[in-house]
Amino acid sequence: MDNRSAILAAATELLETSPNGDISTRGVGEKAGVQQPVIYRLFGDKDSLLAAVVDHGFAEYLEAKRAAVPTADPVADLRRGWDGHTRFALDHPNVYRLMYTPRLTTPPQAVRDARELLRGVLERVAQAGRLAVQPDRAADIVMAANTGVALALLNRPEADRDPELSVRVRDIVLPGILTPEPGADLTTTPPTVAQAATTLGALLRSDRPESFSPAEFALLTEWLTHLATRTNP
Amino acid sequence: MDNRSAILAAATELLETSPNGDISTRGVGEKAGVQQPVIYRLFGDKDSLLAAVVDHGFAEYLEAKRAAVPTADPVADLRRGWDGHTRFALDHPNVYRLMYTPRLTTPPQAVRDARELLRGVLERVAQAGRLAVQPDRAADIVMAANTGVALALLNRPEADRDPELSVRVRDIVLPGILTPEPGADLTTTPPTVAQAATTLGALLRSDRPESFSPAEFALLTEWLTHLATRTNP
DNA sequence: TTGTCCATGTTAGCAACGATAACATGCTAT
DNA sequence: ATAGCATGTTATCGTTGCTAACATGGACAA
Repeated sequence: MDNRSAILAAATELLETSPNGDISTRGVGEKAGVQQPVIYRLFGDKDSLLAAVVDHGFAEYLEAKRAAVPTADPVADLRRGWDGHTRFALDHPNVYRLMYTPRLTTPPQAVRDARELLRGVLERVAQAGRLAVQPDRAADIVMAANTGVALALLNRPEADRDPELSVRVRDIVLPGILTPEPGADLTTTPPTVAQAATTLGALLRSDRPESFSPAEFALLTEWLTHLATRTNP
Repeated sequence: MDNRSAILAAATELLETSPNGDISTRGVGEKAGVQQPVIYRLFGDKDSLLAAVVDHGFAEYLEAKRAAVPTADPVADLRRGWDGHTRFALDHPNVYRLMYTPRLTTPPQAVRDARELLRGVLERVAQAGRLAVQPDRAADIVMAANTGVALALLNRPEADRDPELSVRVRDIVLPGILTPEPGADLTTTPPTVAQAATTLGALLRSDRPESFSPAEFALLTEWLTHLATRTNP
């Protein structure tokens, strides 16, 4: 294997299993079977090594996302992108913290890539006539809120994390940058199924009835989400 | 001056003027006119010292806020709290990063205080009948979004920060957890779960979606009926 | 073939860091 | 007065990021 690849792999594994989210160049060299100065010859800097690790780890995620995203419903893609962002943060906490914590002097390319991916989705949302804000502004808004949610989840111990915080903020922020669903009442027409389902879903999330078992509630909310996001007649 | 106070002051000043957001115990000792091990005798740990610096710096902010907040309009207080949060982050970037970056093993008391302050405001909002979500959930939502905005601003170089990002996200998130303004329309008060369930049930009966099997549709309507007839809080 | 240059890797070590052991000092309470 | 304890100092340890100096080996021109 290439020396550079070996170092990258060792650094990645050490970083992902590190309790405090930090690694030492000596540890990386030892695990990669390479002397320490080789790292500095290949990467120049510890920060650059970490940036390379971040870019490498995020590149895989990006590749998987880039292939799956284009759907007929760009708003649904937007929601999916939000959920994927949160999931990536929870799956790779140390990498994610490096991305969105300004400890690195030069922000890694991954954050630019992530924002560009989001901007592309928002562009398609705008072309569908569903975006109420300029795509650039919308990208900043969604990015800030999404990273805020992710970091908030990472900062709490894994036990008492609210598993629905992400979707809660998502279902507040995304409608906040979208135009109302097509078919919405222009004057005082009755609400559509989607609107009623959205309203009921929001009410149930904020005031969950105890009469439902978790499985029942999950199925109900799943149906409500389905009804709220379906293409309206 | 007390040695502890001198160390705290020196550490605070060094931290606020530090380019990378880090300080060294030796530097603190030298600036405070104290030998290095004194820090360890008084604070035990570098992390504890940093936590003390954070708590000290945030305590002043909290004191100023606690005296000014109680107004007749809790929603306005909520908006003010958001703006104050963002301003504090921009005024004390390194302290703020220490607060909401999990580098410290034990999260400083300041984050708990900040959340408690927010929760108090939200409690008053709820008492005014303007809160659509449980105060605890609402606190998590607002906190996540606000810290996300603040960290996003801090991560961009000071030049190309969107000065309106904070109010933009604020004006999306806060209405998302509030009930509509009371003066908007007296007849259209916020719908309860029962109302929303009734509406959705009626709409589904008149426009039955094909994506549900008969059994699924029967269960869904049964649940909606249950939600529509339950005694509402 | 031979000699030169450059990329790559090794050894050794520096300066700074967080942290601690061991000792000195001075105040307080019995 | 003296024992006990809080406080402060000196010296040092182990680790860290990083670099200088030297070694090696292959590519390429003469």
